[in-house]
Amino acid sequence: MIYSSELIKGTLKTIVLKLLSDNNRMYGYEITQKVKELTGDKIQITEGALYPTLHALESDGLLTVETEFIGKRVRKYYSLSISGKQKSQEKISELADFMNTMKYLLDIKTA
Amino acid sequence: MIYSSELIKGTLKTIVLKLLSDNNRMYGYEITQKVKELTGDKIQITEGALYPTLHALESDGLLTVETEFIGKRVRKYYSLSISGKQKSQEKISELADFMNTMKYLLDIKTA
DNA sequence: ATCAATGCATAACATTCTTATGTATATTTG
DNA sequence: CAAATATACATAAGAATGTTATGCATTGAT
Repeated sequence: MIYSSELIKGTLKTIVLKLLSDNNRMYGYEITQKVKELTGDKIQITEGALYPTLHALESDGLLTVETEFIGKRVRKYYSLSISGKQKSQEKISELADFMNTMKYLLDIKTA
Repeated sequence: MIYSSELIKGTLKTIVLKLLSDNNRMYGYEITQKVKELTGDKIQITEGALYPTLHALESDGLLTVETEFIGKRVRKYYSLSISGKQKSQEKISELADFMNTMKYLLDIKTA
């Protein structure tokens, strides 16, 4: 089972920031695989969404990038900048809080 | 504190279906107020998002509507149709599951 | 050799909100 | 009682954020 795609909306940036806050550096493809692995294939990040997101986070100054070559193939490692670490914590707590609120909303009897 | 607006994306339909699955019928404005109340003002549904959503759910056959007049003011009560009840359960479990997955993803050390 | 996986990227399009605006009635408050 | 606030609907322009499709190139597996 894969979640309806609209659910991912709004959470992608935070997912990326969270992974980078736990790992010193990661590259795009690695992020897609890690998310697949951690969620048992329930969440699949598309490359069409991920790469523009990484570029946006970088241009916001939250990520720094190092380009490396593995053989002839390019690989771009992203890391959190200082402000990225800050932002990361904020976004993670906000999302975690939101998840709790939504779970509450979905579980209670609202009558 | 109000959540960043992008977080609501993709959850609105399910929120509406959930409220209607617990309440026989509700009208738009009532839904906005109920969500505010239940979430301690953390989630505020805007009318610009809600009314088109209600119309979409209705045109998908998930909701039925009854128009009533309170004095001279119109009020549109929405209820789940048979297929709406079905869909409602599906969407609610999917979202609850997604929330758990996301919480897990945000809480663990992914290193 | 061929196919799948790795690894990046972008563009057209779709979806789903926000913000702004509009209309009207009912209630509260100074 | 006038004015402000709350109730109650609606839609349109624009922003944000994703999907799908496509492209290119290297590397590993059968």
